[in-house]
Amino acid sequence: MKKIEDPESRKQFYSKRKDSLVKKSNELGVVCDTYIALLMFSPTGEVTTYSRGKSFEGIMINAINQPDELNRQPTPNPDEEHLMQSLAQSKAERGMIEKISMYEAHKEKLSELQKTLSEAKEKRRFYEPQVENINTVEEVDVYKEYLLGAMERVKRSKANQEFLKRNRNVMLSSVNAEDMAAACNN
Amino acid sequence: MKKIEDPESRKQFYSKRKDSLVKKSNELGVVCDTYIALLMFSPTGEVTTYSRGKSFEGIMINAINQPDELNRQPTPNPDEEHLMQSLAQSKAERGMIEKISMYEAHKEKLSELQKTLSEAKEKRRFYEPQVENINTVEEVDVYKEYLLGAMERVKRSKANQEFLKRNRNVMLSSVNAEDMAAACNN
DNA sequence: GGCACTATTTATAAGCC
DNA sequence: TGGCTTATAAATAGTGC
Repeated sequence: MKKIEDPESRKQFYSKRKDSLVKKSNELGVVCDTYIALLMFSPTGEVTTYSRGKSFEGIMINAINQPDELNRQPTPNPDEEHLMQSLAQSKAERGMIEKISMYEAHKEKLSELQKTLSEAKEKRRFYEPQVENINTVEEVDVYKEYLLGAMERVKRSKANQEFLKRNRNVMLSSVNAEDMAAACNN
Repeated sequence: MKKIEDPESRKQFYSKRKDSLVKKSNELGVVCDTYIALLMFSPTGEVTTYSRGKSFEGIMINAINQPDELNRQPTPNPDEEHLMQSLAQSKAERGMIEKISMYEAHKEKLSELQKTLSEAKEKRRFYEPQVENINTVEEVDVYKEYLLGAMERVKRSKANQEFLKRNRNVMLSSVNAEDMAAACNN
């Protein structure tokens, strides 16, 4: 079993196997009623994703919420450093979007709370239409921004870590707020 | 093809098929020399990840950097709506207390943030489409909840903190190409 | 690129240890 | 759980259309 050198044959092979891999994944997901997420790059760089049980991002988030399991066997990966550089670069490109988005989020959050703070019960219902609202392409964008944001913070914000340690009881959004304020001032 | 109802049989089935799915994925990745990422939950909730070509996160990042492709397939999924509703409900339950506390804690920061808003707005013009995506209160809430979740995980996760020291991101990885190659040779 | 056909290989289920 | 055996089912490679 080794790499097919001829590009055409390789593409042909990929096309067939991709389908059967998705098929197999689907069968496993259905029969066992579990979440499956599959992401493949074709030899020409095209992305194919498959997911079963919930959205691809949703499954990612599920997995991230199980840090113990996932951290059990950290994979030593030679490319990792380079990838982290890519991440940093990607973040740099998106950083302003992210921070401004966070700022907007916080601002709207506060005004919303002012309106609904006395009606917690009604607020619960507020979430229902939201679910359908965001179950779209926009939702995916938002999730992606989150993944990027979370990973980036994990990667580099030692300051935030220390801040969190010192302020365990302080709401997390304060970190965001300061980040945003700092970013906006820069 | 339908769900196996007996839990024991289901687990058995999953174990076997998981291995063959990883095997197939690996074969595709090797023969076509492409990036493959696979994430599965067992019937008991255990996570298995496989990646070929680079780290799981690296492949995610690659995909995220191809937003058009990834968004083109928002996963036609019948269960998705229901699952997203569950997620939103869970978020609402967890988030309400936080929100109220948050509001109290940062009410005073609102004016300060509003000061920076005008500065941010100019920069924001460059990213208008992105900001538009989260311009409703509903979407902002979801965004906020996700951020809270992500930051909490960062705060809690011992493994993540260790990872921080190494300045690496290895949150998701349990099977890698080297392992598979070894396994296939045996 | 897809579809159909067939010979061959592989995966699988079932049983057993 | 994992390994082993075997008949059967499925997937695959090769081919032509």
